[in-house]
Amino acid sequence: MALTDHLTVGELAQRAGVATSTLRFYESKGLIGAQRTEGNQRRFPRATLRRVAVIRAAQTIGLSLDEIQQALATLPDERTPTARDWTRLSRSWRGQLDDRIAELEQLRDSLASCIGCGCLSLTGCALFNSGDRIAERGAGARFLLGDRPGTGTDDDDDE
Amino acid sequence: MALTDHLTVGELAQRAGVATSTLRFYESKGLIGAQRTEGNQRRFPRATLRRVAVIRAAQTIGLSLDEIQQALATLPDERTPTARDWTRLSRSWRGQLDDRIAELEQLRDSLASCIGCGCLSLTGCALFNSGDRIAERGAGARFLLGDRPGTGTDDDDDE
DNA sequence: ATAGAACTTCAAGCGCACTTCAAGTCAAGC
DNA sequence: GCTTGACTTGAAGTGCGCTTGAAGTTCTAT
Repeated sequence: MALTDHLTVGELAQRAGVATSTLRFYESKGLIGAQRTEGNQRRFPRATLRRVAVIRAAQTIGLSLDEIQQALATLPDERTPTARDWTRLSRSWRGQLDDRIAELEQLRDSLASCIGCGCLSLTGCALFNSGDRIAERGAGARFLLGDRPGTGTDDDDDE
Repeated sequence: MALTDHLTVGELAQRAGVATSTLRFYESKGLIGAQRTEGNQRRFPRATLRRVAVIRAAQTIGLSLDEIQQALATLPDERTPTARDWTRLSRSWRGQLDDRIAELEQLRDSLASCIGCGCLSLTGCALFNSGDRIAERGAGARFLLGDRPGTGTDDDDDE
C-alpha cells in the first residue's frame, strides 16, 4: 500500500480546481507526471498541485501549453523544484507578463483618448494603429491573437 | 461604376493588416458588412477599416468575436458611428480592459513574491491561490482560460 | 479580345485546449 | 463477495478563429 501520501486524479482535480480529463490531458502533453499503482491507476505527488497552479497562471499570462511544457521541462521532474529553479522560471515569465501588461496599458490609453476624440477622425488615433504595433512584436509572444499574415507597412487616413 | 470610394477585399485586407479570408469570415459572422458590385464582388466602405481595427483591439482585450459582434451591433451598420456611439462602446470595453490589467498585475505581484520566497512552501503563496481568484470573477470575462469546472472551496497546504 | 490577377462560393481542414463517450478494470465499504 | 464509485484507455467530438482548396466568375490592362 505505497503512495498513500499521493493524490488520485480525482483528488488532485478537486484540489487544483480542474477536471480529471484536464489532468490526463496535461499528463499526455508531458506537463505533469504520475506514478502508477499496481492496478495501473495514477498517483500524483503533492507537488503536482503546485505545478498545476503554475500551469494555470502561465496560461493567464498568455503562454501556450507547449511553451509551458518546455519551461516546466527544465524543472526536476516531479520533485519539489529548488528555489533557484523556480526563480529562473519566474523571471522568464515575468518579462512576458510585463510585456503583456504594457500592451494592454497602451490599448487602454488609446481607448481613453478615443473616448475623448469620439474617433470621428481616425487619422492619428492611437487605437487605430495599436494593432500594427502589437503585430510587430513578433517572436515568441503570440498572446490572444494568432500570428498576423498582414504586410502592415501601408498607412492611410479615413475620411 | 459606383462605389469607387469603396475598398475591395484585397485593399481592405492589405490596409487593415489581415487576410482576405479573415474579412470574409468576419462578414459571415456579421462583424462587418459589405455592399456588392453588379458582378457580385464585395465593396467595403472606408469606415470598415476602422471597424476592423476596433475588432482586433477588442480581441486583444480578450473578447470573443461573438461578444464583439454584439457590441458592434449597437453601432449604425456601416455608417460612421457618432461620437456618442463610440464613447459608449469604449467605456464598456474600458472596464473589461481595466479588469484584465488588474488581473495580470495581481499575477505579476504574485510572481514577484514567489521569486523572493522560492515557493518552497506554497501554503500562503499568492500565485498558488491566484487561479481561484481569477476563476471567481465569473460573468462576462472569460479571457484566456475557459470557464472553470472546479468546485474551488477546497484549500490545502503542500508539504 | 484576351491574359492574368483578383474576385466569388462552399466545404473541408487546422491548431489549440480540452471534453465526452464506450467499454472495461480497480478499490473500498458493507 | 458484491456493489458502487472512481478509475483506465483510445478515439472521437467541441468551440473558436481562422485558412485552404477547388471550381468557377469578374475586373483590368494591354
